[in-house]
Amino acid sequence: MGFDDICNTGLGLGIYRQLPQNGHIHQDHHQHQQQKMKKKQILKYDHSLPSLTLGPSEDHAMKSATKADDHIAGKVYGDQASSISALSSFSNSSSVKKEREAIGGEEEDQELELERVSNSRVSDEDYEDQGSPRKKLRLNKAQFATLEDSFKEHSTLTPKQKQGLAEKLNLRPRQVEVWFQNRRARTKLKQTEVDCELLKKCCETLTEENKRLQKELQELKSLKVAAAAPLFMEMPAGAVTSLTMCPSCERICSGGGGVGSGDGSSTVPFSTLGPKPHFFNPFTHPSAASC
DNA sequence: CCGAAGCCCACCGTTACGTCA
DNA sequence: CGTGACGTAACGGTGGGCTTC
Repeated sequence: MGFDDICNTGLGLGIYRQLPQNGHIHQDHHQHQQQKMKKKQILKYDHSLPSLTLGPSEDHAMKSATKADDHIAGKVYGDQASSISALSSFSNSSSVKKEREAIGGEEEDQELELERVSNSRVSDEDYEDQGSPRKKLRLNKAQFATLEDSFKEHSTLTPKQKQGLAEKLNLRPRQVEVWFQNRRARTKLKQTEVDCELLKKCCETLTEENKRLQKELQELKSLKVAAAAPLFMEMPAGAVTSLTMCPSCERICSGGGGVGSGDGSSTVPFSTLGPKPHFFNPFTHPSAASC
């Protein structure tokens, strides 16, 4: 495997892509977001209510388009998804602990256990009346397989596909949506790890290459000194020692003001040093970026 | 045509539940 | 039996695209 084989990976890590998203909000956007926030505060007012109330779920409040879909939650569920899946999304997560404490764990646990054992179907209202905690759905194998297959076909869903899958799997569309979101995140994470490994290898290779070139340079320097020795006395001062290295970028430059001289004409071409271009990894040589 | 407002969706980071060693 | 680690469902916040007015 050659140098280029490893390093010419065309990698594009998401790390950099994230920066503008999180780090830079220009004025227009800020204003826009403030407006959006106002809107969301209005739309989500029910979320700030204690979940003991009969306020609508997030889905009901946020997405009128899927309003009908979410009523599936009240429908019959199959298998282990059953009642548990109907619970999710109906409680404010920040208030869950308080609620659990307030309810009294033992009694609640008994109730939940009963529900699990009997595999009974509970409507949204039932859980809201209890101030239900955030419960977690465990997908059964069939559901998982279907979702996986669907994900292989397309990593994002159209509303129609979402609805279709939800009906097929006896899940709420919101749950299908969340599963795809998390699945995409997992895929991305895996890919990032793979990219990271590749970059590590690339970095190692570059380090090796760098060492090799440094060594080669030293040899060339000593060769040059040896060859120039007989002529040394006849040459102008400074000509022999003119081959220097830029301390910041480590490029080879000729002496007479080559570095920063602007025209670059005094820079020794890399091709004279070896078959490969002289390339420094900015990860291991941050200063090289300044050149 | 332009801008504001509203809606929808994807992504991100985080939280919390369920399981297992 | 208690506990910490881990996987992951669910959540809230944010930004961008699109449509409507």
